[in-house]
Amino acid sequence: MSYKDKKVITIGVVSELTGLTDRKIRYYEEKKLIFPERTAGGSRKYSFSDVELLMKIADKMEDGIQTREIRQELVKEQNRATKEELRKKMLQGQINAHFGFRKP
Amino acid sequence: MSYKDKKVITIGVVSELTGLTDRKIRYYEEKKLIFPERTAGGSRKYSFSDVELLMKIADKMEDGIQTREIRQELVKEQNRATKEELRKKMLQGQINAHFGFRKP
DNA sequence: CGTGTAAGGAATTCTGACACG
DNA sequence: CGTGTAAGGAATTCTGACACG
Repeated sequence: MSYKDKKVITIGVVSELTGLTDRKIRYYEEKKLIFPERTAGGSRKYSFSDVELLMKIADKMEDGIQTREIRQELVKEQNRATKEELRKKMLQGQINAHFGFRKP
Repeated sequence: MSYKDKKVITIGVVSELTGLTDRKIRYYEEKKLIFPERTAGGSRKYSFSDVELLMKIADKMEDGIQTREIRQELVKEQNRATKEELRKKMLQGQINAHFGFRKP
């Protein structure tokens, strides 16, 4: 996993980076749009990917789209990505079945 | 600037990532080995690059190298990098002087 | 529905200092 | 020199709730 996906940024910094209030950021979590991790003490930790996603969410909110709809879009995207990954794995499986493994 | 160099990680998370105590991390700053930014409220913010550097520092400390020496090494590295960059810029300047600029 | 806010508490971070070796 | 620690204070974050629209 790259730095982009490591959850290390606290909500205050995320707020600075995105321009969103803490309240909004927590609300979008409540609505299942974003999924931070937690420190031992319970503080939220976000990744740069999360920050990017929050900015996309902010754009859609400005367009008057409801969190419910945004959530559905995100789930669809996620499903597409998952399928894509599966396809790749199955293809690799075919390749391995036909050619087997070799020592370098 | 890439995500790797954005200063966004608070000291607690850096501590988790590096295994170093807060005390050590702050001490290495005092000794000019590391240069975090600050939030408006005064909390330190580090980048992933800083985290990597701290791990290198930790290794050298384990080898019994003093902060003074580590600092000198870091300054040398920095100088090397700066010179490298300068060379590139001057070369590009030569190229531009000889061939001029063109519209695509 | 989306967001601001005051409330009270807990976790986080900061600095300067003393201790030890 | 490098690091732990107790001290006191300030900044940060958390949750649940009330308010408004």
